[in-house]
Amino acid sequence: MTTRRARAPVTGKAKTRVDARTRSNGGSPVNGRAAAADAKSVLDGDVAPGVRTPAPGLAGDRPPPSPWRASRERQRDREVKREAVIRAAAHAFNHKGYHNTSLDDIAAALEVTKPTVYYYVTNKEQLLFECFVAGVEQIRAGFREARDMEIPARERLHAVLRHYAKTMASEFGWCMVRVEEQDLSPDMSSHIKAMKSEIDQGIRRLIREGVQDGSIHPCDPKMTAFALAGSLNWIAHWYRENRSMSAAEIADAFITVFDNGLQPRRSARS
Amino acid sequence: MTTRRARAPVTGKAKTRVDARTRSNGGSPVNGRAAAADAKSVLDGDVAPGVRTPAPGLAGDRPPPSPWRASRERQRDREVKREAVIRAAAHAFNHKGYHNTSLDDIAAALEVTKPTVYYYVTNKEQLLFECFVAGVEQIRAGFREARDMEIPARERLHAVLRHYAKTMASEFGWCMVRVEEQDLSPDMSSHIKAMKSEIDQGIRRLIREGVQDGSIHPCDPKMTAFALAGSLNWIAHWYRENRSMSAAEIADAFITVFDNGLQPRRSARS
DNA sequence: TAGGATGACTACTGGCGAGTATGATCCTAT
DNA sequence: ATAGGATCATACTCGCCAGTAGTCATCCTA
Repeated sequence: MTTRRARAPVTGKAKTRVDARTRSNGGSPVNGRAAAADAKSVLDGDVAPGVRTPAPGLAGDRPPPSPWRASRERQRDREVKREAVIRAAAHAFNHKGYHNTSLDDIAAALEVTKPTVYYYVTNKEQLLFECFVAGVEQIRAGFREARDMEIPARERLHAVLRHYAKTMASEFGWCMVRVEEQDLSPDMSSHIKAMKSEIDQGIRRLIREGVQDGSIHPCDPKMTAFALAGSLNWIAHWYRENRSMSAAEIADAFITVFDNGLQPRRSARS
Repeated sequence: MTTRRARAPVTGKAKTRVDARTRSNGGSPVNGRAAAADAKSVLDGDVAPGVRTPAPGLAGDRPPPSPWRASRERQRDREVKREAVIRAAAHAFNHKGYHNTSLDDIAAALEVTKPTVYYYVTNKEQLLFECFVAGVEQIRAGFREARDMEIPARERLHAVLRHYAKTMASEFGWCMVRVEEQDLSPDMSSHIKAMKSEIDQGIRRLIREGVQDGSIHPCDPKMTAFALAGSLNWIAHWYRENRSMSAAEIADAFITVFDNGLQPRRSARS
């Protein structure tokens, strides 16, 4: 054990999120809602109450005159460190599995001790939850981006799927597909379910739109969405072992498969 | 840094104190590692000590007449009970997750006690392994069945996928997709990897054949297999929650999606 | 009918790991 | 320069659970 304080490297970008300090436990492990209402859910799905909506994403808003201006800097540092903890957790879960990762492991990876981790996070469960949220956020960004494109729905769907694939190939993706609700409290579990559903509904909607605008072959949106999402989710399972392709390449390959279908086509195209 | 395994009784550091204890019991018939050596592995790899080599698969023969003089009836009973243990384990894993299932749980479900379970199985890890094998066996059966059909490769593929989907909707399917190698000893892990690869290769081969015989649109067999398998594997994740369709219906729906593809077709068919 | 094989139970150990009590140290404001 | 909060460490508690020891009960075979 090094007694010397090497101080964790805390890499990463600052999100400058003012975080209501809800350190004291005693209630739902999920922190109280903050500035979620204005950002509003991008997709049509409604977000479960009580969820602190994560980083506001691309909408760069300045959280203005904090009455707590005193420790503005400090606050920012804290958030940076908190994210470092989450990332470290994601990495560890990814490599050793959730249950085989102890909080001591995560702490060690950050060169701190367990209580330090607990200072930024209420419990292990929440770590997993935050990893999930981080992944969802990336996927949401994909939906947002695609929404404004003026192209046929099938191509918007492609854009979403590319984002989706990239997330699945990331460490957060692994967390997303491996969460088992049995490991989470009912609260967390239902929140996660809601987010999953939100994504699912988003995909279905794009499919429906595609069928309507004629860019997608008539099909059952539900089952088609299941098939697409399943393929992509599964990336998280094998990508660790086999990184011979980039996430983008995988996405394109899958899209080609999805688009063409197995059945031979008269008019073969790229 | 030592990779921690779940609750492995063997700690990284040599204690050398209790080593003598673990041996020299009354020679349990199950974990006698001496017996494993001569029985020799049926598969090509060397089998971990104590691992009962699973059903030999495509060769399709039952475990041969044991030269044990003991009553055959008894032997059969034992096998029946052993399978009951495995099924109970699969059920419990399925509902509570591997790590959240204790062997006491499994024992309780069978209305026996933990040592009884250990009488049929060497450890928890092996239980998971056996569940996996059970699933693989079902899928192998699908391949066998399809192999003899005299139809285009794409339709043989359909047959395989239907079996596959059915397995994934079963309790064993869940075990198959949720095994994390970190939970298994290296031996087990590599066996499982081999079986996964076997299935993957089987699907790729069917795809290649389909491309050759013209029943499948030209494509990259590898990525196509990934996409197909991913969709089906994912069934195991959501089927518990949503049993509104039978496995066969799901399979057919997926096959329709895969066959047609997203892109509109001139000649729309069923 | 003895004696071994088989099957099962009670009652443990041993260690891991989540989470905490307590207090030292540093930072910032007054 | 000092109070009070922020940050982090040492050193625990405590429950769970895989796996074992030792012991009976029963059945089959010689």
